Amino acid sequence: MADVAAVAGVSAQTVSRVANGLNNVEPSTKERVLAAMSQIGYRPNSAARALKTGRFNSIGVIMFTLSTFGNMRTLDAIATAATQAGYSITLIPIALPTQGQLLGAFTRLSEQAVDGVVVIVESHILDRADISLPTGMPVVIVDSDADDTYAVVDTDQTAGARDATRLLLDLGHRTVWHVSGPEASYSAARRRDSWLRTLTEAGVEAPPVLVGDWTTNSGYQHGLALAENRDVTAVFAANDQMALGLMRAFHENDLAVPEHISVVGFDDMEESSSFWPPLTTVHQDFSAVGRLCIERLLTQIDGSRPSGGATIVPTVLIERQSTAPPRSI
Amino acid sequence: MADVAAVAGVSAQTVSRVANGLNNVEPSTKERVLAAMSQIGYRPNSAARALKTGRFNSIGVIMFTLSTFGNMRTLDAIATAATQAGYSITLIPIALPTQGQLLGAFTRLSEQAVDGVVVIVESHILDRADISLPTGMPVVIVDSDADDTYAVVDTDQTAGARDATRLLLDLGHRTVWHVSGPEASYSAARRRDSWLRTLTEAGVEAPPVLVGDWTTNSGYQHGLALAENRDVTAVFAANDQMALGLMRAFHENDLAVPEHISVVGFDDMEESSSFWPPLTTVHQDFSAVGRLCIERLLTQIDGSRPSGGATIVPTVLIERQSTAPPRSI
DNA sequence: GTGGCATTTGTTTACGTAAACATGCTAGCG
DNA sequence: CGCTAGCATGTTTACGTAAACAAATGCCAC
Repeated sequence: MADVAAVAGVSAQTVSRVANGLNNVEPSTKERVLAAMSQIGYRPNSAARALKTGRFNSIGVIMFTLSTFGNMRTLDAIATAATQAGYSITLIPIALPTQGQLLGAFTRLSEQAVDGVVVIVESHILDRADISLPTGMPVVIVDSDADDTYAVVDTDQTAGARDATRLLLDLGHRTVWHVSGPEASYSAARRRDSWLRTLTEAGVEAPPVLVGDWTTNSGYQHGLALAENRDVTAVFAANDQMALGLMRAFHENDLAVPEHISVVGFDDMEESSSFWPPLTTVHQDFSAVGRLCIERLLTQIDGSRPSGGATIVPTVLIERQSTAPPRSI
Repeated sequence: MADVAAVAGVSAQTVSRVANGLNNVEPSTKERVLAAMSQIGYRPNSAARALKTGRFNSIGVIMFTLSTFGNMRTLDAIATAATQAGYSITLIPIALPTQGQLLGAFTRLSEQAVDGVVVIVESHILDRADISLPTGMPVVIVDSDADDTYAVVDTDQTAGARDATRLLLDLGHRTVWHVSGPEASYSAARRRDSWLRTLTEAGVEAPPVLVGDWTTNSGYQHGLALAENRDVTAVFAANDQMALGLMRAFHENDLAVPEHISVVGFDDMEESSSFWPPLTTVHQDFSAVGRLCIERLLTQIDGSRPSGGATIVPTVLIERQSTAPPRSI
């Protein structure tokens, strides 16, 4: 910067003003400074700037894994929204969703240069109060318990699961089976609870929950078991990948979808419309989730208001060809 | 830091030494400093540290989009490897793969605090020489032309596509159709070229290339066209998602896979084994790609050697149930 | 014409850290 | 016993920037 100032024949402060587009600088001076900048190849040093201003223009994202469809889409949306707002994204992956790992991630993040944090860790470990997030660090949590302490952004899991279950009941199915996500996941729990409540409210007895782990393979395994049971006519899977696994198991056992068994998923991944048959599923608006995360985080960063409470993003039921009335009707 | 020093009754420099675990510090002094640190809740300021040392312990990743399977997996692997090496990841998404956008990303990145950059932009735009990466900034490029100027890490697209094509020829198919990725993509071009060469070397006439865009829908569209042509018995899709689209189109036209038509994909996404039928595909080792990216980048950062040239990661052909000899045999 | 105000530019300072250098102390050796 | 080597610790300084304050210039109103 000093070199630029020397070349342009001005003070370093004036260079700073030009670099930040601030204050009133004589147009002719500005031009001289800009010329000197490009001549020298000046690049502002973000470390020095951050040191001086205390702002990093960066947002940390803590994720358990990138390998699930939803997390990836959410991250994509967050990254896009953050970039538009002039922030960059610092990614902190944690290998295992354990308390210690998460704590380590927070520590690392607090040493990293971030103005705020988005946590995408679908797990109960956030419960424990002993997570010592650096005081005053703005946080938004995706897919967690609606703890009013933190700002939470999430899809309307409850409505989505209810819509899916109702659709199958309305088609005339006697009951609806459910392949859930893993025990530790909040969203899995909410989808399961909503499915259960919907059945109960309809006066239908709920079959036992089949617990999966989001993978196609876990869906496949449960599908093989369900295929044995000729009473099963409708299954609601907690995500599209498990729904895919279910359908594979049914195909292998010569059970036609939807003629013999109806299947509904959750997520609406891009591929779902090309499954065989195209999957009826609950569409999640991940872009909106990501956008809202950044929005709420920036509110906290700018205003330094804690701003707890949940923001809920609605879902849309997408009917394709994996659902039909039961055969006996 | 000054507060910690005051509480511990030592100088700031000693605190710094303890914080970095450097030099020889009297154990008793060290203990006092550590106690003071935790009492005050001291967190090192990364901006100041970066300003002083010129190192940020952060790696930038420039991606066109997160929404393709391969990019996501690569990013995941990069993030994991970087974290293990004590680096964090700064994500710079670009909305469109245009020259200007990429240039903007580089500029932003050069202002951001990164020690090196991984570029995952599968496009010819990297060709142009006018990309002004800050001089001396270590770079690794994934999936690009093997330009010796930069370090390149990539999957062995050529071998993968050759294996896939050969498998179908060896099964007795007269020829193999190909649904490629978009024109602008390097990996798409390499898979297509390798497919073409394999056919030519086998003395087989190549049908026209069907150009897709990686999406299931583009595969579906081409599949509808192919279904009209009863001569088609084998198709090699440049990724699994397009293979899925193909199979959907064939199903809808009552063409059985693999009895009427064999299909091979590329990527081996997690879902591919649960497609109907389970997809024969070329497995890519994304974890290895990510790991090698970080490895090569760190070599450059530490040794400041330019280190051009390509590192190739082998592929594995996974035979599942979407391939069989043609019906007429 | 002169006082006051706005506008532009310059000067000083501090952000938190670590390298370089300086100091003081202890132990070992002749 | 004195000298030196080596180690623990302290002092000074600089990294590049922007805020706060200061100064210079020009303009307007009375």
